[in-house]
Amino acid sequence: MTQATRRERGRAATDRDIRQQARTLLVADGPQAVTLRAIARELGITAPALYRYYTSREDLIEHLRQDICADLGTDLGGDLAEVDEADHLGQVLAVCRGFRAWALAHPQEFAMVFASPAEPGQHCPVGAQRAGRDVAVDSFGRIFLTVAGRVLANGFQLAQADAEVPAQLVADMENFRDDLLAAMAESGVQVPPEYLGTGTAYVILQFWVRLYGQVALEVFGQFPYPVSDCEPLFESMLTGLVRDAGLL
Amino acid sequence: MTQATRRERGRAATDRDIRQQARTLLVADGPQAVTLRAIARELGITAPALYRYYTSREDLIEHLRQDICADLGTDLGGDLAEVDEADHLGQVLAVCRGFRAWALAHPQEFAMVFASPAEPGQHCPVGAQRAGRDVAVDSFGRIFLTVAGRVLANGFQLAQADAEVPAQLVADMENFRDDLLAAMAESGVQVPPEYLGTGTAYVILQFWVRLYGQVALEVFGQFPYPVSDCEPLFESMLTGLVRDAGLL
DNA sequence: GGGCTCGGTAAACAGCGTTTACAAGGGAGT
DNA sequence: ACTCCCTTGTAAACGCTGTTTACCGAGCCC
Repeated sequence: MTQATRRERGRAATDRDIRQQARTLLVADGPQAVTLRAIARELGITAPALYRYYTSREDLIEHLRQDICADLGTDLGGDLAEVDEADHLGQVLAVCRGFRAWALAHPQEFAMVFASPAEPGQHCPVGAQRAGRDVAVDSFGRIFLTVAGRVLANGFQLAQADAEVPAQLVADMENFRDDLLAAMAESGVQVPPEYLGTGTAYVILQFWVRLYGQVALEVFGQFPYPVSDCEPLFESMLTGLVRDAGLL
Repeated sequence: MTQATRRERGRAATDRDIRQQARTLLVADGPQAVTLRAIARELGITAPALYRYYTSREDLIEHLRQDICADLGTDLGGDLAEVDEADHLGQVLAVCRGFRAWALAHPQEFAMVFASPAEPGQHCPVGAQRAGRDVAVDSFGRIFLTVAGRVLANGFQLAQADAEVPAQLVADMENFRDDLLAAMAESGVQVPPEYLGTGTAYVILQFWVRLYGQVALEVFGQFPYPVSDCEPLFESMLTGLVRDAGLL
Protein backbone atom coordinates (compact mmCIF):
# COMPACT_ATOMS: atom_id res chain seq x y z
CA MET A 1 0.00 0.00 0.00
CA THR A 2 2.18 2.77 1.28
CA GLN A 3 5.14 2.34 -0.97
CA ALA A 4 6.64 5.49 0.46
CA THR A 5 9.54 5.26 2.85
CA ARG A 6 9.20 6.46 6.41
CA ARG A 7 10.93 9.74 5.68
CA GLU A 8 8.63 10.44 2.76
CA ARG A 9 5.57 9.77 4.85
CA GLY A 10 6.85 11.97 7.64
CA ARG A 11 7.62 14.73 5.23
CA ALA A 12 4.17 14.60 3.69
CA ALA A 13 2.62 14.63 7.14
CA THR A 14 4.45 17.73 8.33
CA ASP A 15 3.75 19.37 5.02
CA ARG A 16 0.04 18.85 5.60
CA ASP A 17 0.43 20.15 9.14
CA ILE A 18 2.14 23.29 7.89
CA ARG A 19 -0.59 24.10 5.42
CA GLN A 20 -3.37 23.28 7.82
CA GLN A 21 -1.82 25.45 10.49
CA ALA A 22 -1.39 28.25 8.01
CA ARG A 23 -5.07 27.98 7.12
CA THR A 24 -6.01 28.05 10.79
CA LEU A 25 -4.03 31.23 11.35
CA LEU A 26 -5.48 32.76 8.22
CA VAL A 27 -9.11 32.27 9.16
CA ALA A 28 -8.49 33.18 12.79
CA ASP A 29 -6.45 36.36 12.51
CA GLY A 30 -6.23 37.34 8.87
CA PRO A 31 -3.51 37.13 6.26
CA GLN A 32 -0.95 39.19 8.16
CA ALA A 33 -1.07 36.65 10.97
CA VAL A 34 0.14 33.75 8.85
CA THR A 35 3.83 34.18 9.61
CA LEU A 36 6.46 31.49 9.30
CA ARG A 37 7.41 31.84 12.94
CA ALA A 38 3.82 31.51 14.14
CA ILE A 39 3.27 28.40 12.03
CA ALA A 40 6.49 26.85 13.27
CA ARG A 41 5.68 27.79 16.85
CA GLU A 42 2.33 26.01 16.74
CA LEU A 43 3.97 22.98 15.16
CA GLY A 44 6.70 22.84 17.77
CA ILE A 45 9.52 23.44 15.32
CA THR A 46 11.60 26.44 14.35
CA ALA A 47 10.97 28.83 11.50
CA PRO A 48 13.97 27.95 9.29
CA ALA A 49 12.74 24.36 9.18
CA LEU A 50 9.88 25.56 6.97
CA TYR A 51 12.42 26.37 4.32
CA ARG A 52 12.89 22.62 3.82
CA TYR A 53 9.32 22.64 2.46
CA TYR A 54 8.86 26.03 0.82
CA THR A 55 11.40 28.35 -0.69
CA SER A 56 9.83 31.42 0.87
CA ARG A 57 6.79 32.68 2.65
CA GLU A 58 5.33 33.78 -0.66
CA ASP A 59 5.80 30.26 -1.98
CA LEU A 60 3.86 28.88 0.96
CA ILE A 61 1.11 31.45 0.42
CA GLU A 62 0.88 30.41 -3.22
CA HIS A 63 0.44 26.76 -2.27
CA LEU A 64 -2.12 27.90 0.27
CA ARG A 65 -4.05 29.56 -2.50
CA GLN A 66 -4.16 26.27 -4.37
CA ASP A 67 -5.32 24.44 -1.27
CA ILE A 68 -8.08 26.96 -0.88
CA CYS A 69 -9.18 26.49 -4.47
CA ALA A 70 -9.22 22.74 -4.03
CA ASP A 71 -11.29 23.04 -0.87
CA LEU A 72 -13.75 25.30 -2.60
CA GLY A 73 -13.98 22.76 -5.37
CA THR A 74 -14.80 19.88 -3.05
CA ASP A 75 -17.20 22.13 -1.15
CA LEU A 76 -19.11 22.91 -4.31
CA GLY A 77 -18.93 19.29 -5.31
CA GLY A 78 -20.72 18.43 -2.08
CA ASP A 79 -23.38 21.06 -2.69
CA LEU A 80 -23.83 19.68 -6.17
CA ALA A 81 -24.19 16.09 -5.02
CA GLU A 82 -27.25 17.00 -2.98
CA VAL A 83 -29.21 17.98 -6.08
CA ASP A 84 -31.08 15.62 -8.34
CA GLU A 85 -28.90 14.69 -11.30
CA ALA A 86 -31.62 15.61 -13.77
CA ASP A 87 -32.42 18.99 -12.21
CA HIS A 88 -30.03 21.12 -14.23
CA LEU A 89 -31.38 24.45 -13.10
CA GLY A 90 -31.16 23.24 -9.54
CA GLN A 91 -27.53 22.35 -10.09
CA VAL A 92 -26.72 25.79 -11.38
CA LEU A 93 -28.46 27.39 -8.43
CA ALA A 94 -26.71 25.06 -6.00
CA VAL A 95 -23.28 25.94 -7.31
CA CYS A 96 -24.01 29.67 -7.28
CA ARG A 97 -25.40 29.56 -3.77
CA GLY A 98 -22.55 27.36 -2.67
CA PHE A 99 -20.04 29.80 -4.07
CA ARG A 100 -21.65 32.68 -2.20
CA ALA A 101 -21.89 30.71 1.02
CA TRP A 102 -18.27 29.69 0.83
CA ALA A 103 -17.14 33.24 0.12
CA LEU A 104 -19.08 34.62 3.08
CA ALA A 105 -17.80 31.86 5.35
CA HIS A 106 -14.20 32.32 4.22
CA PRO A 107 -13.77 36.01 3.41
CA GLN A 108 -10.03 35.96 3.93
CA GLU A 109 -9.58 33.04 1.59
CA PHE A 110 -11.92 34.62 -0.93
CA ALA A 111 -9.94 37.82 -0.92
CA MET A 112 -6.69 35.93 -1.23
CA VAL A 113 -7.76 33.86 -4.21
CA PHE A 114 -10.20 36.11 -6.05
CA ALA A 115 -9.13 39.63 -5.20
CA SER A 116 -5.38 39.78 -5.38
CA PRO A 117 -3.86 41.86 -8.14
CA ALA A 118 -2.78 39.29 -10.71
CA GLU A 119 0.57 39.12 -12.35
CA PRO A 120 0.34 38.75 -16.11
CA GLY A 121 0.12 35.24 -17.52
CA GLN A 122 -1.91 33.92 -14.66
CA HIS A 123 -5.64 33.69 -15.17
CA CYS A 124 -6.44 30.97 -12.71
CA PRO A 125 -8.25 29.77 -10.68
CA VAL A 126 -11.32 29.47 -12.83
CA GLY A 127 -9.45 28.66 -15.96
CA ALA A 128 -8.25 25.19 -16.73
CA GLN A 129 -4.61 26.09 -17.02
CA ARG A 130 -2.15 23.48 -18.15
CA ALA A 131 0.82 24.75 -16.18
CA GLY A 132 2.14 21.96 -13.99
CA ARG A 133 0.51 18.69 -14.87
CA ASP A 134 -2.95 18.62 -13.27
CA VAL A 135 -2.65 21.18 -10.52
CA ALA A 136 -5.39 21.26 -7.96
CA VAL A 137 -5.93 24.90 -8.77
CA ASP A 138 -8.54 24.38 -11.40
CA SER A 139 -10.66 22.04 -9.35
CA PHE A 140 -12.92 24.95 -8.55
CA GLY A 141 -13.23 26.05 -12.13
CA ARG A 142 -13.84 22.47 -13.17
CA ILE A 143 -16.91 22.28 -10.95
CA PHE A 144 -18.32 25.34 -12.59
CA LEU A 145 -17.55 24.09 -16.05
CA THR A 146 -18.86 20.63 -15.30
CA VAL A 147 -22.20 22.05 -14.28
CA ALA A 148 -22.26 24.24 -17.35
CA GLY A 149 -21.38 21.21 -19.43
CA ARG A 150 -24.20 19.12 -17.98
CA VAL A 151 -26.67 21.87 -18.67
CA LEU A 152 -25.48 22.24 -22.23
CA ALA A 153 -25.24 18.51 -22.86
CA ASN A 154 -28.94 18.14 -22.22
CA GLY A 155 -29.78 20.57 -24.92
CA PHE A 156 -30.56 23.63 -22.91
CA GLN A 157 -30.50 26.48 -25.30
CA LEU A 158 -28.94 29.51 -23.61
CA ALA A 159 -30.17 32.91 -24.57
CA GLN A 160 -28.61 35.03 -27.28
CA ALA A 161 -27.44 33.73 -30.59
CA ASP A 162 -23.93 33.89 -31.96
CA ALA A 163 -24.73 37.00 -33.94
CA GLU A 164 -24.66 39.05 -30.77
CA VAL A 165 -20.97 38.64 -30.15
CA PRO A 166 -19.01 41.68 -31.34
CA ALA A 167 -16.50 40.95 -34.06
CA GLN A 168 -13.52 41.88 -31.90
CA LEU A 169 -14.54 39.30 -29.33
CA VAL A 170 -15.15 36.34 -31.59
CA ALA A 171 -11.55 35.13 -31.50
CA ASP A 172 -11.42 35.25 -27.71
CA MET A 173 -14.78 33.57 -27.43
CA GLU A 174 -13.71 30.75 -29.70
CA ASN A 175 -10.72 30.37 -27.45
CA PHE A 176 -12.95 30.30 -24.39
CA ARG A 177 -15.35 27.87 -26.03
CA ASP A 178 -12.50 25.49 -26.79
CA ASP A 179 -11.33 25.73 -23.19
CA LEU A 180 -14.85 24.94 -22.07
CA LEU A 181 -15.14 21.96 -24.36
CA ALA A 182 -11.77 20.63 -23.25
CA ALA A 183 -12.62 21.02 -19.58
CA MET A 184 -15.99 19.35 -20.07
CA ALA A 185 -14.45 16.46 -21.94
CA GLU A 186 -11.95 16.04 -19.12
CA SER A 187 -14.85 15.89 -16.69
CA GLY A 188 -16.44 13.14 -18.71
CA VAL A 189 -19.32 15.27 -19.95
CA GLN A 190 -20.13 14.81 -23.59
CA VAL A 191 -21.41 18.02 -25.10
CA PRO A 192 -21.99 18.35 -28.82
CA PRO A 193 -19.89 21.27 -30.11
CA GLU A 194 -22.88 22.67 -31.95
CA TYR A 195 -24.52 23.35 -28.59
CA LEU A 196 -21.62 25.56 -27.57
CA GLY A 197 -21.24 28.51 -29.86
CA THR A 198 -19.35 31.69 -29.15
CA GLY A 199 -22.61 33.32 -28.15
CA THR A 200 -23.15 30.69 -25.51
CA ALA A 201 -19.63 31.18 -24.23
CA TYR A 202 -20.37 34.88 -24.00
CA VAL A 203 -23.50 34.24 -21.95
CA ILE A 204 -21.51 32.04 -19.56
CA LEU A 205 -18.92 34.78 -19.23
CA GLN A 206 -21.58 37.37 -18.41
CA PHE A 207 -23.01 34.95 -15.89
CA TRP A 208 -19.67 34.76 -14.14
CA VAL A 209 -19.26 38.54 -14.17
CA ARG A 210 -22.54 39.12 -12.39
CA LEU A 211 -22.14 36.29 -9.92
CA TYR A 212 -18.61 37.37 -9.05
CA GLY A 213 -19.63 41.01 -8.77
CA GLN A 214 -22.50 40.26 -6.43
CA VAL A 215 -20.49 37.97 -4.19
CA ALA A 216 -17.43 40.21 -4.08
CA LEU A 217 -19.53 43.26 -3.26
CA GLU A 218 -21.17 41.38 -0.45
CA VAL A 219 -17.93 40.00 0.96
CA PHE A 220 -16.19 43.35 0.75
CA GLY A 221 -19.19 45.31 2.00
CA GLN A 222 -19.12 47.65 -0.97
CA PHE A 223 -22.82 47.99 -1.59
CA PRO A 224 -23.73 51.65 -1.91
CA TYR A 225 -26.17 51.57 0.98
CA PRO A 226 -26.53 49.66 4.24
CA VAL A 227 -28.02 46.33 3.26
CA SER A 228 -30.11 44.91 6.06
CA ASP A 229 -30.07 41.36 4.72
CA CYS A 230 -27.98 40.34 1.77
CA GLU A 231 -29.62 36.99 1.16
CA PRO A 232 -32.82 38.12 -0.56
CA LEU A 233 -30.72 40.52 -2.58
CA PHE A 234 -28.56 37.66 -3.75
CA GLU A 235 -31.54 35.45 -4.48
CA SER A 236 -33.16 38.21 -6.48
CA MET A 237 -29.99 38.70 -8.46
CA LEU A 238 -29.73 34.96 -9.01
CA THR A 239 -33.26 34.80 -10.32
CA GLY A 240 -32.52 37.54 -12.79
CA LEU A 241 -29.29 35.83 -13.70
CA VAL A 242 -30.79 32.49 -14.67
CA ARG A 243 -33.64 34.29 -16.42
CA ASP A 244 -31.26 36.38 -18.51
CA ALA A 245 -29.20 33.30 -19.28
CA GLY A 246 -32.27 31.58 -20.64
CA LEU A 247 -32.35 28.85 -18.00
CA LEU A 248 -35.81 29.70 -16.75
CA MET B 1 -4.93 84.85 3.35
CA THR B 2 -3.08 82.19 5.19
CA GLN B 3 -4.50 82.71 8.64
CA ALA B 4 -2.63 79.66 9.84
CA THR B 5 0.49 80.08 11.88
CA ARG B 6 3.81 78.91 10.53
CA ARG B 7 3.73 75.73 12.56
CA GLU B 8 0.30 74.85 11.29
CA ARG B 9 1.37 75.39 7.72
CA GLY B 10 4.47 73.31 8.21
CA ARG B 11 2.50 70.54 9.76
CA ALA B 12 0.02 70.47 6.93
CA ALA B 13 2.87 70.43 4.45
CA THR B 14 4.63 67.45 5.99
CA ASP B 15 1.29 65.72 6.32
CA ARG B 16 0.77 66.08 2.59
CA ASP B 17 4.31 64.88 2.00
CA ILE B 18 3.71 61.80 4.11
CA ARG B 19 0.60 60.82 2.23
CA GLN B 20 2.06 61.56 -1.15
CA GLN B 21 5.15 59.53 -0.34
CA ALA B 22 2.98 56.69 0.87
CA ARG B 23 1.07 56.78 -2.41
CA THR B 24 4.31 56.74 -4.35
CA LEU B 25 5.52 53.68 -2.51
CA LEU B 26 2.14 52.01 -2.94
CA VAL B 27 2.01 52.36 -6.70
CA ALA B 28 5.70 51.55 -7.10
CA ASP B 29 6.12 48.46 -4.96
CA GLY B 30 2.72 47.39 -3.66
CA PRO B 31 1.00 47.69 -0.31
CA GLN B 32 3.62 45.78 1.66
CA ALA B 33 6.19 48.38 0.64
CA VAL B 34 4.40 51.28 2.29
CA THR B 35 6.21 51.05 5.62
CA LEU B 36 6.59 53.82 8.13
CA ARG B 37 10.35 53.59 8.01
CA ALA B 38 10.46 53.81 4.22
CA ILE B 39 8.17 56.83 4.19
CA ALA B 40 10.24 58.55 6.85
CA ARG B 41 13.47 57.67 5.06
CA GLU B 42 12.33 59.29 1.83
CA LEU B 43 11.19 62.35 3.74
CA GLY B 44 14.46 62.67 5.59
CA ILE B 45 12.95 62.14 9.01
CA THR B 46 12.73 59.21 11.40
CA ALA B 47 9.89 56.74 11.69
CA PRO B 48 8.63 57.70 15.16
CA ALA B 49 8.02 61.22 13.89
CA LEU B 50 5.14 59.86 11.87
CA TYR B 51 3.36 59.10 15.10
CA ARG B 52 2.89 62.85 15.53
CA TYR B 53 0.57 62.64 12.52
CA TYR B 54 -1.01 59.20 12.68
CA THR B 55 -1.64 56.96 15.64
CA SER B 56 -0.50 53.84 13.79
CA ARG B 57 0.37 52.49 10.41
CA GLU B 58 -3.18 51.25 10.02
CA ASP B 59 -4.43 54.76 10.72
CA LEU B 60 -2.23 56.12 7.95
CA ILE B 61 -3.46 53.42 5.58
CA GLU B 62 -7.03 54.36 6.37
CA HIS B 63 -6.39 58.00 5.54
CA LEU B 64 -4.65 56.82 2.41
CA ARG B 65 -7.81 55.00 1.41
CA GLN B 66 -9.75 58.22 1.72
CA ASP B 67 -7.18 60.08 -0.34
CA ILE B 68 -7.49 57.45 -3.01
CA CYS B 69 -11.27 57.79 -3.06
CA ALA B 70 -11.00 61.53 -3.34
CA ASP B 71 -8.55 61.24 -6.22
CA LEU B 72 -10.81 58.81 -8.01
CA GLY B 73 -13.65 61.25 -7.52
CA THR B 74 -11.76 64.16 -9.05
CA ASP B 75 -10.54 61.88 -11.83
CA LEU B 76 -14.07 60.92 -12.74
CA GLY B 77 -15.13 64.52 -12.40
CA GLY B 78 -12.57 65.37 -15.05
CA ASP B 79 -13.81 62.64 -17.34
CA LEU B 80 -17.33 63.87 -16.84
CA ALA B 81 -16.47 67.48 -17.63
CA GLU B 82 -15.33 66.51 -21.10
CA VAL B 83 -18.82 65.33 -22.06
CA ASP B 84 -21.62 67.53 -23.30
CA GLU B 85 -23.85 68.49 -20.42
CA ALA B 86 -26.97 67.36 -22.28
CA ASP B 87 -25.58 64.00 -23.37
CA HIS B 88 -26.72 61.93 -20.43
CA LEU B 89 -25.91 58.57 -21.95
CA GLY B 90 -22.46 59.88 -22.79
CA GLN B 91 -22.02 60.94 -19.17
CA VAL B 92 -22.88 57.48 -17.92
CA LEU B 93 -20.47 55.90 -20.38
CA ALA B 94 -17.75 58.38 -19.47
CA VAL B 95 -18.00 57.60 -15.78
CA CYS B 96 -18.02 53.85 -16.35
CA ARG B 97 -15.04 54.01 -18.69
CA GLY B 98 -13.28 56.37 -16.34
CA PHE B 99 -13.82 54.00 -13.45
CA ARG B 100 -12.35 51.11 -15.42
CA ALA B 101 -9.42 53.17 -16.66
CA TRP B 102 -8.62 54.34 -13.15
CA ALA B 103 -8.84 50.82 -11.75
CA LEU B 104 -6.49 49.46 -14.42
CA ALA B 105 -4.08 52.33 -13.93
CA HIS B 106 -4.12 51.99 -10.13
CA PRO B 107 -4.64 48.31 -9.36
CA GLN B 108 -3.07 48.52 -5.93
CA GLU B 109 -5.32 51.38 -4.93
CA PHE B 110 -8.32 49.64 -6.41
CA ALA B 111 -7.63 46.53 -4.41
CA MET B 112 -7.08 48.53 -1.27
CA VAL B 113 -10.32 50.48 -1.53
CA PHE B 114 -12.67 48.07 -3.26
CA ALA B 115 -11.43 44.63 -2.35
CA SER B 116 -10.51 44.62 1.30
CA PRO B 117 -12.66 42.51 3.59
CA ALA B 118 -14.91 45.03 5.27
CA GLU B 119 -15.56 45.31 8.93
CA PRO B 120 -19.26 45.50 9.73
CA GLY B 121 -20.85 48.93 9.83
CA GLN B 122 -18.74 50.30 7.05
CA HIS B 123 -20.27 50.38 3.62
CA CYS B 124 -18.23 53.16 2.09
CA PRO B 125 -16.87 54.36 -0.26
CA VAL B 126 -19.79 54.40 -2.62
CA GLY B 127 -22.31 55.19 0.03
CA ALA B 128 -22.90 58.71 1.23
CA GLN B 129 -22.06 58.07 4.85
CA ARG B 130 -22.50 60.82 7.36
CA ALA B 131 -19.74 59.80 9.71
CA GLY B 132 -17.33 62.68 10.23
CA ARG B 133 -18.76 65.87 8.75
CA ASP B 134 -18.18 65.75 5.01
CA VAL B 135 -15.40 63.24 4.66
CA ALA B 136 -13.72 63.05 1.31
CA VAL B 137 -14.53 59.36 1.24
CA ASP B 138 -17.81 59.67 -0.53
CA SER B 139 -16.54 61.99 -3.23
CA PHE B 140 -16.32 59.01 -5.54
CA GLY B 141 -19.79 57.80 -4.77
CA ARG B 142 -21.09 61.31 -5.18
CA ILE B 143 -19.85 61.44 -8.76
CA PHE B 144 -21.70 58.27 -9.56
CA LEU B 145 -24.84 59.44 -7.88
CA THR B 146 -24.64 62.87 -9.44
CA VAL B 147 -24.55 61.34 -12.88
CA ALA B 148 -27.41 59.05 -12.00
CA GLY B 149 -29.28 62.05 -10.68
CA ARG B 150 -28.79 64.05 -13.85
CA VAL B 151 -30.02 61.17 -15.93
CA LEU B 152 -33.09 60.73 -13.78
CA ALA B 153 -33.76 64.45 -13.48
CA ASN B 154 -34.21 64.69 -17.21
CA GLY B 155 -36.95 62.16 -17.18
CA PHE B 156 -35.11 59.12 -18.39
CA GLN B 157 -37.27 56.19 -17.59
CA LEU B 158 -35.09 53.30 -16.46
CA ALA B 159 -36.18 49.81 -17.28
CA GLN B 160 -38.30 47.68 -14.98
CA ALA B 161 -41.19 48.96 -12.92
CA ASP B 162 -41.51 48.90 -9.16
CA ALA B 163 -43.49 45.70 -9.27
CA GLU B 164 -40.35 43.74 -10.05
CA VAL B 165 -38.71 44.32 -6.68
CA PRO B 166 -39.20 41.33 -4.39
CA ALA B 167 -41.12 42.06 -1.23
CA GLN B 168 -38.19 41.34 1.02
CA LEU B 169 -36.12 43.95 -0.74
CA VAL B 170 -38.57 46.81 -0.78
CA ALA B 171 -37.51 48.17 2.60
CA ASP B 172 -33.85 48.17 1.67
CA MET B 173 -34.60 49.70 -1.70
CA GLU B 174 -36.59 52.51 -0.12
CA ASN B 175 -33.59 53.09 2.09
CA PHE B 176 -31.30 53.16 -0.91
CA ARG B 177 -33.64 55.43 -2.83
CA ASP B 178 -33.67 57.90 0.05
CA ASP B 179 -29.88 57.83 0.15
CA LEU B 180 -29.82 58.49 -3.55
CA LEU B 181 -32.23 61.40 -3.28
CA ALA B 182 -30.28 62.90 -0.42
CA ALA B 183 -26.99 62.60 -2.25
CA MET B 184 -28.45 64.09 -5.39
CA ALA B 185 -29.95 66.98 -3.50
CA GLU B 186 -26.55 67.64 -1.92
CA SER B 187 -25.04 67.72 -5.38
CA GLY B 188 -27.54 70.33 -6.44
CA VAL B 189 -29.44 68.04 -8.76
CA GLN B 190 -33.19 68.33 -8.52
CA VAL B 191 -34.87 65.04 -9.21
CA PRO B 192 -38.59 64.58 -8.72
CA PRO B 193 -39.11 61.72 -6.24
CA GLU B 194 -41.66 60.12 -8.54
CA TYR B 195 -38.85 59.49 -11.03
CA LEU B 196 -36.96 57.42 -8.49
CA GLY B 197 -38.93 54.44 -7.35
CA THR B 198 -37.62 51.36 -5.65
CA GLY B 199 -37.49 49.61 -9.02
CA THR B 200 -35.22 52.30 -10.36
CA ALA B 201 -32.99 52.00 -7.33
CA TYR B 202 -32.82 48.28 -7.99
CA VAL B 203 -31.75 48.86 -11.59
CA ILE B 204 -29.01 51.20 -10.42
CA LEU B 205 -27.84 48.59 -7.96
CA GLN B 206 -27.67 45.91 -10.64
CA PHE B 207 -25.79 48.35 -12.80
CA TRP B 208 -23.17 48.74 -10.09
CA VAL B 209 -22.93 44.98 -9.57
CA ARG B 210 -22.10 44.31 -13.19
CA LEU B 211 -19.75 47.24 -13.60
CA TYR B 212 -17.88 46.34 -10.43
CA GLY B 213 -17.74 42.68 -11.38
CA GLN B 214 -16.35 43.37 -14.81
CA VAL B 215 -13.71 45.82 -13.58
CA ALA B 216 -12.66 43.71 -10.63
CA LEU B 217 -12.34 40.60 -12.77
CA GLU B 218 -10.19 42.50 -15.20
CA VAL B 219 -7.98 44.06 -12.55
CA PHE B 220 -7.55 40.79 -10.72
CA GLY B 221 -7.11 38.74 -13.86
CA GLN B 222 -9.85 36.33 -12.89
CA PHE B 223 -11.45 35.80 -16.25
CA PRO B 224 -11.87 32.10 -16.90
CA TYR B 225 -9.76 32.15 -20.05
CA PRO B 226 -6.82 34.16 -21.38
CA VAL B 227 -8.33 37.38 -22.64
CA SER B 228 -6.29 38.80 -25.49
CA ASP B 229 -7.71 42.31 -25.18
CA CYS B 230 -10.01 43.31 -22.38
CA GLU B 231 -11.18 46.57 -23.88
CA PRO B 232 -13.69 45.26 -26.42
CA LEU B 233 -14.95 42.88 -23.77
CA PHE B 234 -15.57 45.80 -21.45
CA GLU B 235 -17.20 47.85 -24.18
CA SER B 236 -19.46 44.95 -25.08
CA MET B 237 -20.45 44.55 -21.45
CA LEU B 238 -21.06 48.27 -21.17
CA THR B 239 -23.32 48.24 -24.19
CA GLY B 240 -25.36 45.44 -22.71
CA LEU B 241 -25.40 47.27 -19.41
CA VAL B 242 -26.89 50.50 -20.67
CA ARG B 243 -29.30 48.53 -22.84
CA ASP B 244 -30.54 46.48 -19.91
CA ALA B 245 -30.82 49.61 -17.81
CA GLY B 246 -33.07 51.16 -20.44
CA LEU B 247 -30.68 53.96 -21.34
CA LEU B 248 -30.42 53.01 -24.99
C1' DG C 1 29.20 -0.29 8.74
C1' DG C 2 30.50 4.05 5.90
C1' DG C 3 28.91 7.79 3.69
C1' DC C 4 25.28 10.71 2.17
C1' DT C 5 21.16 12.95 2.13
C1' DC C 6 17.46 14.97 4.50
C1' DG C 7 15.02 17.40 8.24
C1' DG C 8 15.91 19.86 12.03
C1' DT C 9 18.37 23.50 15.21
C1' DA C 10 20.88 27.75 16.82
C1' DA C 11 22.66 32.04 15.78
C1' DA C 12 22.72 35.94 13.28
C1' DC C 13 21.26 39.94 10.04
C1' DA C 14 18.33 43.38 8.40
C1' DG C 15 14.01 45.34 8.55
C1' DC C 16 9.54 46.19 10.57
C1' DG C 17 5.84 48.76 14.04
C1' DT C 18 5.81 50.83 18.25
C1' DT C 19 7.09 52.96 22.86
C1' DT C 20 9.87 55.65 25.75
C1' DA C 21 12.76 59.37 27.16
C1' DC C 22 14.74 63.35 25.75
C1' DA C 23 16.26 67.64 23.00
C1' DA C 24 15.33 71.78 20.27
C1' DG C 25 12.52 75.45 18.71
C1' DG C 26 8.24 78.31 17.64
C1' DG C 27 4.28 80.97 20.05
C1' DA C 28 2.27 83.43 23.37
C1' DG C 29 2.07 85.93 27.93
C1' DT C 30 4.15 89.01 30.85
C1' DA D 1 12.92 90.63 25.83
C1' DC D 2 12.35 86.80 28.85
C1' DT D 3 9.99 82.79 30.20
C1' DC D 4 7.40 78.91 29.85
C1' DC D 5 4.82 75.48 27.29
C1' DC D 6 3.61 72.91 23.69
C1' DT D 7 4.85 70.99 19.38
C1' DT D 8 7.82 68.46 16.51
C1' DG D 9 11.55 65.93 15.97
C1' DT D 10 15.36 62.44 17.50
C1' DA D 11 17.85 58.30 19.60
C1' DA D 12 17.51 54.09 21.71
C1' DA D 13 15.30 50.13 22.68
C1' DC D 14 11.79 45.99 22.51
C1' DG D 15 9.83 42.35 20.21
C1' DC D 16 8.40 40.84 16.09
C1' DT D 17 9.21 39.46 11.18
C1' DG D 18 11.61 36.79 6.75
C1' DT D 19 15.78 34.82 5.52
C1' DT D 20 20.66 32.92 5.46
C1' DT D 21 24.38 30.43 7.33
C1' DA D 22 26.67 26.80 9.75
C1' DC D 23 26.03 22.82 12.10
C1' DC D 24 24.03 18.30 13.92
C1' DG D 25 21.86 13.84 14.03
C1' DA D 26 19.03 10.26 12.35
C1' DG D 27 17.29 7.62 8.24
C1' DC D 28 18.65 5.36 4.17
C1' DC D 29 21.47 3.09 0.44
C1' DC D 30 25.40 0.47 -0.92
